[in-house]
Formats: sequence, C-alpha cells, structure tokens
Amino acid sequence: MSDAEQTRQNILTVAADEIHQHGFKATSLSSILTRCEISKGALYYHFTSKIELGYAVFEEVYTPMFLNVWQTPLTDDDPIEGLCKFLTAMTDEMSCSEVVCGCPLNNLCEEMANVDEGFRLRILHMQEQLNQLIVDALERVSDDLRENLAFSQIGYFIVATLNGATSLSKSSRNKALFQQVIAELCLYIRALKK
Amino acid sequence: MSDAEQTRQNILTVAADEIHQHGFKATSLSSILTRCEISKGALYYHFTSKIELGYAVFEEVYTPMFLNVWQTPLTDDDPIEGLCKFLTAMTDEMSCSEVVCGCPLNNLCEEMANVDEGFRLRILHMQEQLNQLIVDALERVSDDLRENLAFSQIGYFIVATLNGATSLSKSSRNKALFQQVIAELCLYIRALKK
DNA sequence: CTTGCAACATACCGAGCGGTTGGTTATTAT
DNA sequence: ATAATAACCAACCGCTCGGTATGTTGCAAG
Repeated sequence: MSDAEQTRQNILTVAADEIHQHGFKATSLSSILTRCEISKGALYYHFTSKIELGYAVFEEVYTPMFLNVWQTPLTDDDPIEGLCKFLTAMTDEMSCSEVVCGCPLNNLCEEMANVDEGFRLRILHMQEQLNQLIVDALERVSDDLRENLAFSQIGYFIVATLNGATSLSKSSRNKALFQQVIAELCLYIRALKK
Repeated sequence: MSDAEQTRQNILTVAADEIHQHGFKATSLSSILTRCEISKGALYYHFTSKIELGYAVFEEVYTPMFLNVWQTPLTDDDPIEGLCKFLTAMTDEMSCSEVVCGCPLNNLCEEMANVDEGFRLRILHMQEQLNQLIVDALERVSDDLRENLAFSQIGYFIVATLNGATSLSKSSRNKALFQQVIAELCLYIRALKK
C-alpha cells in the first residue's frame, strides 16, 4: 500500500472510531487530525468535505464490517440457532465502548437520517441488505419453520429490537437490560421453528 | 398564569419542539428566541444554562406526555389488547414529523445518554417508570397469560422494539416498515396470552 | 538539471455557538 | 415619592467549527 493510501486508510479508521464515539456532527476534524498526526491540508487532499469523509467511513468501514458480522451466523446450517448464539455471544463479548457508544449504524441512523439525504439513503440501503440476509436465511430453512410467516417483517423486527436494545444499554450503562431484551428476542426467534 | 410563567411555558414548549426536530446539541438558543420573540436575557432569566433548559423540557414536557400516553392503554381492562390497539393506532395516526423525527425520548437517549450524566439518569428513570407501568399491567392479568413469563424482560423488550421501529421509519421515511415491525410486535404481544 | 505533480503543511477566515454584562421598564412595597 | 425587585433587552465576548488559500517538500519523468 502506498504512503498516500496508508494515510487515507488511517484517516478512515480514526474517523470511524471518532464518529462511533461522538456521533458525526460532534466529531471535529481537528480531533481526527491530532490522532492521525497530520494536517488539515492532508485530510482535505483525500476528502473534499467532512460529509464526504462521513460517507466514505460508512461505505468503506461500517458497511463491510456489518455485512461480514451478520453473514457468519446467517449462513450457518441452522441460522435460527446461529442467530441466537450470535446475539448471545454479542452480549457476553460486548466491550465497554459498545455498551456506552451503541451500534455505529443505529447511531448514524438516529442522528443523520433525518438531516442528510446522503446518509439516509446509504443507511436505508444497508438495512435492506441486512434484511435480505435474514430473509434468505429464513427461506433456506423454511421447511423447519411455522407456516405463514412474513420473513421480511420478521427480519426488520429482529434488527429493530436489537437496535432498541442498544439504546437501553446506553441509558442504563449496564449489560443486564441489554441481555434481558436479547434473551427475550432469542425466545421469539426460536419460537419461529415448528 | 402570570406573564413570567407564560413566558417560561412558551420557552419550554418551543424548546421541546426544537429539540425533538433537531436534537439537543443541534438546537440553537437563537432559534428558540426567534420563535418565542424574546431576547437571550429573557431565556437566561428563566434558565441558568442550555442544559438546564434541556432538563426542564425533559421533566416538564416529555415525561408527563409519555407517562400519560402509555397509561391509557395499559390501564384498560384488557391491557394486551389495549397495547396492541395503542400501537396500531400509533402507526395510523403517525404524523409526518413523527415519522421523520422519531420519538423524543429515544432521540435524547441516543444523543445524550453517553455524553451527559444528567440526561442519562433522567432517561433511565423514565424508562424504569415506563417498564413498571407495563409490568403492573401484565401482573394484573397474569392469570390470562402463559406460565413462567419474565414480565420486566418483556416490558423492556416491547419498548426496545418500538424504539427500533422508529429508527427504521426514520431511514426509510416510510410508514410501511414501521407498521410491519409493529404488526410483528402485536403478534408477539398477543402470543403472551394462554 | 529542472520541471511538474503528488502529498502534504501552515495560517487564516467568517459564521455560529453558549454565555455574560450592563442597562431598561413596569410593577409593587414602604 | 422613592426604593426595590421582577422581567426582560441589546450588545458583546471568547471559542470552536468547517473550509480555503497559499506555501513547501520529495520524487519522478524528460
């Protein structure tokens, strides 16, 4: 990787972390510059504006991370169990920063979806991708599931509940509530089986 | 009501709307002053700082509004049906601003819970109150419900899912996804019955 | 040898923010 | 009549922000 590309990647990584911690608007370019030990000229050489940097972080950091994380359990032989174990493992391995800072995608959705169309469409597109992953997994084992289930609706339901659970963990600053909601969600998911 | 109290209430009402629309940090005092047609001196006569104004909005506008809205369906003879009808009615009556701006409580939780302890504790307290309302309602009709249900866990699950559903409606800018998640949530709630 | 461009660095700008200061006015108590 | 206080107003302050304009350096091609 060239020096320039290295610099760019470094900016993206640091910006992703700053945005995760403080949100997009509250993230100041100067804090990114300090952590990267570069000047503002360097940043504006690689990105034309703050919001373009935000888009790049979303597309090049958050999106691949997210899709990869969900793909693993959903392509399991038993996606129902895969999903439940994935969710349960999430509560166990949850780092302090994740309890406090929440999910990057959900954060951006809450903060930016209604103020910037570029973010809104990117977020929407990724939610649809995520939902499709779930729908595909459910359809693959539909013979083992109850009749007349609305797969897409179920997919959005699962993601919505997970997002709501992270909200709770933010205010309670406590894994316990998060774990309870996830436990109830797993009960719901396992009840999809015949 | 005295003139001063009238002014104070006007500030609270306008601030509540601005915070709902733009979030706390992005709400500028000057926009509140313009809409109220008062000066900055007037605002700082009634509130010592921006964050104290935020706390007052939370306690005097959001909290009573929220508890009142939830209390009605939960004190119904059949809180299960009351809740489902309440949620379904919410999707129908949902104004455009609610689709776009989301739930004030959830918004503040997402934005402020991890950056200001005062907000965090107030949000947490209200979530606990809300959960208690649900728990009380479920316990009241526990004879009609399945055995071995964890009421508190169920309460948080319902609220979490509702919050996640508003997130989806923000990014999709579309009632449809919201309605789907709520429909699935009602299926879950009704399945609590024997 | 020098020209040119990629890859930065430095210094600065205007705007908007929350907050402060020093008045002003109308009402009320003495 | 006067003093005090409640309720407000206008002007200003320091600060940080995103963004820009200009300067510098190293390397590579001709």
